[in-house]
Amino acid sequence: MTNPLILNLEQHDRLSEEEKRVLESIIAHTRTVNQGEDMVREGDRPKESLLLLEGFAARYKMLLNGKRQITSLHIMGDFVDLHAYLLKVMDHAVLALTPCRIGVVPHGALRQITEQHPHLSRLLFLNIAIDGAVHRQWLTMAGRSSARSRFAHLLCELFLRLKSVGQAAEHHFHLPVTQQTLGDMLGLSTVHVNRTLQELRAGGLVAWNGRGIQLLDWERLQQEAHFDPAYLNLIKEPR
Amino acid sequence: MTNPLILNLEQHDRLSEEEKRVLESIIAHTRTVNQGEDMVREGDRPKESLLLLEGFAARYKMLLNGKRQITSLHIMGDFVDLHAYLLKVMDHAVLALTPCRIGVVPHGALRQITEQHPHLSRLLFLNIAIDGAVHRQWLTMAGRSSARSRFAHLLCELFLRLKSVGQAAEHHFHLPVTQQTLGDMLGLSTVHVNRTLQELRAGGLVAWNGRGIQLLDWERLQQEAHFDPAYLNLIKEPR
DNA sequence: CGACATATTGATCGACTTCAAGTGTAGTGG
DNA sequence: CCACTACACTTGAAGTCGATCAATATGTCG
Repeated sequence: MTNPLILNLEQHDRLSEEEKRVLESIIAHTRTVNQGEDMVREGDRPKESLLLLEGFAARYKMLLNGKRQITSLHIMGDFVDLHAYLLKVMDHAVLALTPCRIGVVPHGALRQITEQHPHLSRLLFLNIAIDGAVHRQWLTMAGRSSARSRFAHLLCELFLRLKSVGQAAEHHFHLPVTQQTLGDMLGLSTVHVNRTLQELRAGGLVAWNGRGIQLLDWERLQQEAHFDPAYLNLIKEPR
Repeated sequence: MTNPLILNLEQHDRLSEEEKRVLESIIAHTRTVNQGEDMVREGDRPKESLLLLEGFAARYKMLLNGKRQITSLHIMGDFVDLHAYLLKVMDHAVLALTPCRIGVVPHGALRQITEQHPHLSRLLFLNIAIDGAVHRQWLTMAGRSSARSRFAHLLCELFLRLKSVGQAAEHHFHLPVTQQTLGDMLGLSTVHVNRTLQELRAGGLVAWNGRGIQLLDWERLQQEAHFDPAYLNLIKEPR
């Protein structure tokens, strides 16, 4: 199977054959991580970055009050901790939401890219920049919108991202997470996640069975969410 | 005056003399921006990035419901839209909170750095990565903590950042913004900002006169905020 | 002074939390 | 095949934090 990082980067710009060859070579080895297990912990100083080959992962921060906030959700083809190459110390942990297969990329390989392949290097750092754009969107939703619209927004974003890597069918995708976990993404209590979900269901917007989500009315869901996909940068252009 | 970007980058790693020379040369010209004016708008495709030489700036997003969320606050030495070099299209606007002096850095100069100065290039992208870390912290506070503690956290962060560029006295700094603006940073209504501020004052934690903030009890303020400065990456190490 | 923005205060409302109990449903071991 | 357990989901009731609405102060700047 080809490296899904190629798939990821090609969403944003074209890659030369040589660049693809480089990307094929950077995964030193692969590993699996069990559901519920941390693949990186806060405070770690990783010597390698992890590329998600299969499964869902979440980055999260714990507060001293015991609460957890998931700051991003990752899918096939995402680097979950590329930024650690620059930041050196993890400011958060990364959790496997489902069983995951990951590719291990030594920081040495990344360094070599930054030394020898400027264009590829920009594309990698673009990933970090997009991460930031997604964070800003989440922050905006968290600070200034209702639970309903935030929830709807999460579903819109996730659907487009999954679709872009061929992991979503026509308005339907797999999302095997608990409502508890959704709460930690949205900054809501489990109870309120449940109630909000019921509102969305009652409105004929989505169907959910705990594993998969069906977006029943994509247009209205986007309206509900005030969703504008621009921030995902799913546009191919020279960078 | 030396380019404050040097000051900024030197917080995270050492710079060679040549690198400093390069940084001195990248500002094509400077400009001033009036208080309350946007220096970049959402949807723009900037051909240059702006380095804040003086003043406070905020990046913000507007929602369709008319609400505004400020996603980050910028001070002397910060690139306010470095990521635009990679993202191409602005996903948010940047506002001058005070009169600002800015240095204009053509994207051509940035490109040259990525082609010819790998180490410097990493340090620039580190800035984007730190930006992300700050976003994550804000998101976590927005999703999972009280107004009090969020407010306290903002003050802690701001104080350390200002101190690191020599813009804060001993537990005192200048912050000429309205409570309205603070609300847009914290995701709170103006009224509640006011009340929360009064709580902090009553608790003997801060004093504020609308222009400057005095942190009266740094220890307790950090506790209130659950503040841990690690995410700011104010540590010099090879990157 | 007059005008306008900003800060403050009071009263009410509502979204979301918390606590607590009840209802699946899948897995385990007898 | 059926009890037993565990975990997720669901529902109800009560409480709280912060929003909203509406005045009233307090600047501050021409």
